[in-house]
Amino acid sequence: MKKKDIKILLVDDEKDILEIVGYNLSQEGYQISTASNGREAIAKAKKELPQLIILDVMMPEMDGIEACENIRKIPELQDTIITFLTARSEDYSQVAGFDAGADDYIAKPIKPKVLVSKVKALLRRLKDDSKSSSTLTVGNIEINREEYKIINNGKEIILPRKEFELFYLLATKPGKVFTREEILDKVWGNEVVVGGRTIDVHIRKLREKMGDDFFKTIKGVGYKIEF
Amino acid sequence: MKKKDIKILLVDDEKDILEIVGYNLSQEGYQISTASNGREAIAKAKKELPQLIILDVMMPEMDGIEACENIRKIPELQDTIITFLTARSEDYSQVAGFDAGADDYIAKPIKPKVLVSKVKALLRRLKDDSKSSSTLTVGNIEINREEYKIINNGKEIILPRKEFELFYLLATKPGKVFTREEILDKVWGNEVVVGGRTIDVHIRKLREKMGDDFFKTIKGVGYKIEF
DNA sequence: ATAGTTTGTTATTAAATTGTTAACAGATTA
DNA sequence: TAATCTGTTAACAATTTAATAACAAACTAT
Repeated sequence: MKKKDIKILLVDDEKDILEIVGYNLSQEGYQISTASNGREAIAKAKKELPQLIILDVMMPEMDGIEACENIRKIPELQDTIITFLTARSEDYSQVAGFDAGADDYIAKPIKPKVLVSKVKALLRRLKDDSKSSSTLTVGNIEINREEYKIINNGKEIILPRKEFELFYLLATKPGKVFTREEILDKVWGNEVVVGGRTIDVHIRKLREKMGDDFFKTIKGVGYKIEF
Repeated sequence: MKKKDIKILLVDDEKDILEIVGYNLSQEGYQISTASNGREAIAKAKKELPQLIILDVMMPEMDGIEACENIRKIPELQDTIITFLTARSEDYSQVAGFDAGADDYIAKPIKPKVLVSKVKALLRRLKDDSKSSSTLTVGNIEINREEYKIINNGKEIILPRKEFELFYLLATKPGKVFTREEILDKVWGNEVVVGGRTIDVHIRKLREKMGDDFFKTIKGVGYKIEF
C-alpha cells in the first residue's frame, strides 16, 4: 500500500495538537482526518476506515479508552491499529489502554520526529502482519510458519524446529540449489559448527516424513526441492 | 574485482560500532565509508555506489528498514548487497528486512571475525551472481547455474559438478577456444595438478550426455562449443 | 608415407560425497 | 523422576564422481 493511500485518524480535544501532529504526518504523505472527542472519533472511524487511529486518552464527552473499546467492536476495524496519546507514560492508563484493545501508545509531550518514526513503525507492522500470517505454498504443500506446521496433501505434519527451518529454507526458492554452506549459515547460524553429517540426517528425516519425491541431492553442490 | 576497489558503506548511529567494524574491514583492505542515520546513508549510497551496505536496523531519523526500501528503489544500486545489523538472531526469515529487500543480516553483538568472514562470503556471492545472473542460454540449451540444471531441447540434464563447470565455462563464450591451460585454471583451479587425459575424459562424457554435435576439438589448442 | 604428437576411448581404481542407522546427551514434558 | 523428544555425532555402507592407465585413433609435419 502506498503512503498516500493510508488514512490516519487523529483524535484530540486540543486544536494545537491536532494541527501540529496533523501537519507533520500529512507532510509525510499520509491522509489525515481529525476528531475532537470519542463520539466523533467513532463516527469518523466507521465512515473512513482508517488504517491507524491516534487517540488522546483524556478527552471530554467520551475518553480515549472508551472510544477504543467501541472501535474495537466494529468488525471493519479489526485490523486497524490504535495507539494512545498519553501524558502519563507509565501509569494505569497504559495498562487500561491495552485492555481496551490498543496496540501502542505515544507519550506526551510529542516530539514530531519521534511521532513520525513511531507511526511508520506501526504501519510497517500492519504490512508485515498481513504478509506473515499468510502461509507459504509450494506444490501442494502449505507451510505455516506461525504454527510450525506443514500441510501436505491435506495431511498435517509437525516438524521439529531444525527440520522445519531446513525445509522452509529450501521451500523459499524451489528449484534453487542450496549449498551446505548456505544451509549451515541460514539454519544453524554461521558461528555454529556442527559435524559433517548433520545436514544429511535432517534431510533423511524430512524425506522420511514428507516423502522422498521432491528432495533432490546435487552431489558436490547441495540440496534443493523441486516439484 | 580487487579488494581495494570494493566499497562498503557502514551505517549505524553508534560511533563505537562504526569505529570497530570500520577498522576491522579496512584492515582487510576494503574501502569504508560511514553514515549515522538512514537519510545520510541514502545520500552517500547514491554518491558512492558501494558494493555492500551494512545497515543498523535501529536508528534515529530514518531506521534501517526504511532506508533499505529507499535504497532498493535506486536503479544504480540494484546489485548492491544490503545486510542488516540486528539484535534478533533467532529466525532468519522473521527478520523484517527481507521484505524490505535485504540480502542477509548480521546478529549483534558483533564479533569482528564473524563479521569479516560474513562480509567476505557476501562479496563472494556478488562475484558469483555477476557470473551467473540467472539463466544462460546458448543455442537451444538453457543453463541454470542456480539450479544446477541444464535443459537441452526441453530435456532436463543433470550433470556432476566438474562436468557442469566445464560445460558452463565453454558456454560462457560460445565460439571461443579454451586452451587446456585455461580450462584447468578455471574448472580445477590452478594449484591442482591432474593428468593429461582428464579433460578429454570429461569432454567425452559431455559429448555422451548432451550430443556430440557442438563440441569442437581444435587440435593443438583446446576445445570450444559452437552451434 | 611415417614418425611423432595430440586426442579419443574404455575399463579400472581411487577419492569424495552422501545415506543410514544407532547411540547418546540435553531439553522438554508429563 | 521418568518418559519423550530433539539435535548431534560416530561409524560404516552405498553411491557417485573424478582421475588414471593403457591403448587406439586421428592428425601434423616432414
